[in-house]
Amino acid sequence: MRDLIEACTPLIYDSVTELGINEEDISNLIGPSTVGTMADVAIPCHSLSRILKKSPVEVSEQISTAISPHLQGLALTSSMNGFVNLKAHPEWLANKTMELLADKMMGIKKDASRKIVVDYSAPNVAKEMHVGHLRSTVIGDAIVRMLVFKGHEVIRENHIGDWGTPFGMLIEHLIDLGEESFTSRKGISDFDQFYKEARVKFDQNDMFAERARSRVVLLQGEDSDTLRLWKVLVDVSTGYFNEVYDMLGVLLDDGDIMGESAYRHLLPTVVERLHESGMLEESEGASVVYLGGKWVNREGDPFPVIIRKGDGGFNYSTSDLACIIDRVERISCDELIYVVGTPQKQHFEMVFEVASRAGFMDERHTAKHINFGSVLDSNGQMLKSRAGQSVKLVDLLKESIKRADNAISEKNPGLTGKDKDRISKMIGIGAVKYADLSTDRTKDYVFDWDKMLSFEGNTAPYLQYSHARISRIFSLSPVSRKSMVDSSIELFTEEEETLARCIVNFAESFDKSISSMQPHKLCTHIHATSSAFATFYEACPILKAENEEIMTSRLALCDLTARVISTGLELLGIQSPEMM
RNA sequence: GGGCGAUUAGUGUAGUCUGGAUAUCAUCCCGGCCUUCUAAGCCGGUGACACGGGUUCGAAUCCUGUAUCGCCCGCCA
Repeated sequence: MRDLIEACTPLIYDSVTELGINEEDISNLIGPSTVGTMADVAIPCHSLSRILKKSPVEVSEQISTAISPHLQGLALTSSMNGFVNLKAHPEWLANKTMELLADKMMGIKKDASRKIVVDYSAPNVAKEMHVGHLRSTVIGDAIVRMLVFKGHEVIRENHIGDWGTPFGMLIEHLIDLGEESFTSRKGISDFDQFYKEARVKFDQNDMFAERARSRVVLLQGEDSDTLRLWKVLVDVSTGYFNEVYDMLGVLLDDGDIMGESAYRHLLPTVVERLHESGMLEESEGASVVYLGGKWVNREGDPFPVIIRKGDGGFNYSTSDLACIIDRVERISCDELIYVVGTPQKQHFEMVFEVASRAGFMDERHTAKHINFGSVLDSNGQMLKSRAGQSVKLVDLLKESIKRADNAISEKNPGLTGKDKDRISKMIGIGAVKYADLSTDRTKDYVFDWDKMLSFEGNTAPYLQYSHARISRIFSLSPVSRKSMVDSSIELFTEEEETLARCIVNFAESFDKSISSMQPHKLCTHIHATSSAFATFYEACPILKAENEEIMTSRLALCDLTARVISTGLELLGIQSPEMM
């Protein structure tokens, strides 16, 4: 209701001066009503009572009386308990709603475009993708979609783990197995097995461990044969990642890959620049930066950011610093966003601090760690399969689709064949994504099949079902959906008004969601809209409305509701089926 | 030991930044509603701000203390 506040505020200023109230006194008091059914906008008058030396109830009554005539056709005014309440006038609301019929953006305004790098997903080469990667991928993708919609230039970067000491043992293991055998068995979800085999050999076989260590040296020396073998591992892995991304329906592809290896030539530069800035210190043979302040370790000693290890190798902090240099200087981005779990909060705080102090970025750049909580099992532990392994992401997605398929079979036996497969996929994947996006991302959540695939409650299937119901109405309608663009909307009932309010508030909810990078705010709004639709659907006949005027008005509301749902879900990376 | 965060009906959640009225939504449970556009739906009912102090006309929200829980403090990423 920010539009209503915007429209009313100057009129309120004008009309309260005669009461001896000036702008400063009242401007901070005008805000959204906290008692939903009573009003859209409220002004609590308790603090004004001291200035005017009257009771809050009296003040609210006077203000209400004073502003009422000035808000004709805009809002209905009343007062209660010392609050002035403004409720959107049905005609104003109807007009606002109609404006959206021809607006593809559903009232959302584009921002001045910024160049934003979003770093998300980040699986490891030659390792399985597990649920740990789910949140980063799903949340990151939603944020990317929202930022693009808002008019920004977004550069997706998938910072895959494709470099470092483990590759010595992985490459040697690849040699032992034979490339043919590896690439053909890639079948593909056997990475955990592959990695484990290499690890076991490394730990138990000294000769193998020695080979692995020499191989790391060769890799870092960019020996061509070693690089070729490394590339085999990378290619097979990225091929696998793409399958998962395709299944999940996220935007990431090969062009977005910027693995750790991509920054390897920048690492010495990081050291040099830190050295030049005088921040680098030597400690036990390693090169480190001490930030001081709250950064102390277990023993209370200063706790360093390690830039170069004692053995000359680089640390992940170095790689992240190189990344910042690359993003600021090569890409010249305005904003850096990292969609990475909460456990790495301190790491990013320290890296950002080092980068600012060293001048890798300045006031023009903002770096944000978009953190998120863990996915837990029903015992409150990090989600693992029974064998104690992390659950494979593909297996999880396949199961979700299967469960969705079963649910459809039961609920709509008429739906079969290709349509059914397609819709099972939309529902299964949508359910997993929505469960991840619909609660505050900074909190942990418990993975629960029954809840996420339920067709009741704040779930993707409920929203998708609402969308399918509306699509059904249009498939039976004598009036085409396209013709809705210039329909006239009139709000006859309470239910229509509530629904219209949701539709009009979509843009505001979206803006709050993206400015705080909290997708769940958008989820909450879509759910409220769907729920308002369901109530409207029960109470107001649409195709059987008493006359054509009412029917088209209601159909227009249906069209807008469906667009709120489908646009909203689309921005979250979830599809809206036209039937279920 | 230090740092960070969490705690809201039986369960799960929103609201906390920016203090405002009767704390959101959902689920569970109980009771109603299908000869009418998809009942996968709708309507009604029961039920919660961890505990103590402070600031304020007013605190779930701000400050502070306590308890419980989680995470981080690796020359792993």
